[in-house]
Amino acid sequence: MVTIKDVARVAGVSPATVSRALNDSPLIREETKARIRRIAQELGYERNELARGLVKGASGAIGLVIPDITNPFFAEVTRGVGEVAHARGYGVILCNTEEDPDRERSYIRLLRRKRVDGLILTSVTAEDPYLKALARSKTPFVLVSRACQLVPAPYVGVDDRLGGRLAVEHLVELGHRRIGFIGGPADVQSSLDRLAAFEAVLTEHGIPVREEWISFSDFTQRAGYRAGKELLRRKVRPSAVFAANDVVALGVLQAADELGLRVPEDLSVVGYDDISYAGLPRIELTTVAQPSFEMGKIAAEWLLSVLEGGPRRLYRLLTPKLVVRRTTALAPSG
Amino acid sequence: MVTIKDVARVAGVSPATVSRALNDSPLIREETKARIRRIAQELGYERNELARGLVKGASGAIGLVIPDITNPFFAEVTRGVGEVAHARGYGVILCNTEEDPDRERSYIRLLRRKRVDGLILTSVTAEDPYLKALARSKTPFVLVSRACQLVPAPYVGVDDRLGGRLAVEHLVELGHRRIGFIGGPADVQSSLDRLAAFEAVLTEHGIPVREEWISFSDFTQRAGYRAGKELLRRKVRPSAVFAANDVVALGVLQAADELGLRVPEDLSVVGYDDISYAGLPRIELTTVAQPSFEMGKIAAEWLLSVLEGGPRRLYRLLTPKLVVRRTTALAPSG
DNA sequence: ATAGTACTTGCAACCGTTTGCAGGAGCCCG
DNA sequence: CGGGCTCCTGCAAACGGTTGCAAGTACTAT
Repeated sequence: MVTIKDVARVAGVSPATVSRALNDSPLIREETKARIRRIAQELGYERNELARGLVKGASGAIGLVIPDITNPFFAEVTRGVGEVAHARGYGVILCNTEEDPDRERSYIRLLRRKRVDGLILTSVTAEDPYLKALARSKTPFVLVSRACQLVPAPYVGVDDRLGGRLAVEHLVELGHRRIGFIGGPADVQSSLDRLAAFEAVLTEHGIPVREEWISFSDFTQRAGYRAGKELLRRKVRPSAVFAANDVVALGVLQAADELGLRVPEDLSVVGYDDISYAGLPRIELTTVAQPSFEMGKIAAEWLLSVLEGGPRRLYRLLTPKLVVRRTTALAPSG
Repeated sequence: MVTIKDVARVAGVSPATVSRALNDSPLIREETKARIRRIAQELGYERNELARGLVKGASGAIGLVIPDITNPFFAEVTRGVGEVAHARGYGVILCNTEEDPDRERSYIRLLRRKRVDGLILTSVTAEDPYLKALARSKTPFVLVSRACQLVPAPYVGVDDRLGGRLAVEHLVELGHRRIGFIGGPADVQSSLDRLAAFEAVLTEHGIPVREEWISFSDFTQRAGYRAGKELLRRKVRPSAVFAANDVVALGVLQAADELGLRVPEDLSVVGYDDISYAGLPRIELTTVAQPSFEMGKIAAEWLLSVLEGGPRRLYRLLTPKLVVRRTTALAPSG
């Protein structure tokens, strides 16, 4: 591969001059720059970012750690991150933890070895002490979508209390009194926040919270299906379900279908995220929309901003929006 | 950040010894190794892969270039690639081209500057001369899911002729004679192969191919929706549509819905990919399944294999499978 | 003529690892 | 006791860039 020295030799100048010319340093005469650039081009020179990173102490790459690239929500976040990172010349190293804390830890180590300039992550668990270690290190990072109380880290997400409230109030307004909740993992903050909102709204309306209608699972369709099956097979079952996630909600729909329950006539379902498939004609899932692409962009902008010496933003909650479609209806009388 | 020199100083040995110890060289006495490893651990040393990559001439990262991370098909491919890459200690730099050839070119340049050890890519266009240049360079790469005739590059995909055949024969067997085709971009090989199969099957059954029922679009839901609307609004319209992609098929379903056409009674639809949402209860899309996760894994295994001096595999076509669900039915009589 | 200035360029050190080679220590053998 | 061996370990030179500093040239001002 052609190096700066090759270019220097051909151009009859020193490597230092080539480096400066290619970085558009004002120290080099314009015509020299032009000549060097031309030669570099002809030779097919591409700067070695490894070497450059070594001396500059910055690799020009950021790490993105997410639990499930297969979930359209995170796919959108990823797209947002990539959009701004690439626009500014950064590479994005993607790590898919599959919701496994061990993988998450190992990925973070990998990324640190690769000397990424910063990280964007949706941590699998809010409790992981590893995050504290990360916070002590100098590698900047920003948390997305799942907050973490242990660590005072920059966080961009959605107001999950409000989002949960929107969903549950919608159900209550439709006359539902028997409402179930199917959450994600029990140690994920956003899942807990949605549950907290759920309980708060019920209590405000004088509706007792029935523990047996609350369950936790993964943020996957399978898990939603199983939890849904379990919940809807009870002899006394809810007339509405709030799923902590669209993917889970889709699993619940599947369960309802198999049990012969009509949605929304027999069962109302509301999800969370508004993934692109929620709006599909046959699905028409009522859900709480999160600006996922936007969140990815904001996270990346924050990170790059601190990398480039800008101010350090700390906290931002975007506003969720209720999208009413066709999986919710008035509660069946009786 | 702590370097090998810091470890050396504390251990009272030279940096060379530390390097060897950490790389488990047989040249170093076992107890010395153990001591050095312990000290490295205590100091929180993490090897600098930039520096290492510089001297070894290998960055320990591969580039993954795909058109749309938002498409569950590519999300699965990505997951597969990540799975095997990470298991072998490689990082994956993700580049989302959004089906834009310019972006694709610019990403490939970025990746070469970063000195990725190899690339996995689904090229936007089969015609891009840039690929030829890439093939001439020494950077190994493998093509996934979209072949390219210009370049004799390793390719792993699905037998799209067969896949298309499965889909169209299914429709013909159901008695359909008026069948439309909605493809992806007109310059993508897999799209063309599916079309070729479409035409072949029709011809074999003595069914005339009607150009006006063949259209190209993007591989997106919007595009499918538009093309579907356009096709289904004609005064004489097909009784079945083969969409080159599930995402496109979902768009067609939406269009049919809005036009008041019942699926499958008035219109049969078959897609391609079997993305996870195709099996959803309300959707139940008949489609041709591709082993997407598997393809990602194979691509990565090939690439890493050549990186580690293994043999260079060249070509593999996986077998697609028809999955009949509920968007196809017997052709309406008449 | 001399000093001072502005503009260009080159020298050489450095970033953090790896690795070929030289060399010291300890041991055995003749 | 010298020579050869096996084990370890260190020296120093890479890898491919960047950058502080010195130095050269060509002017301008005095």
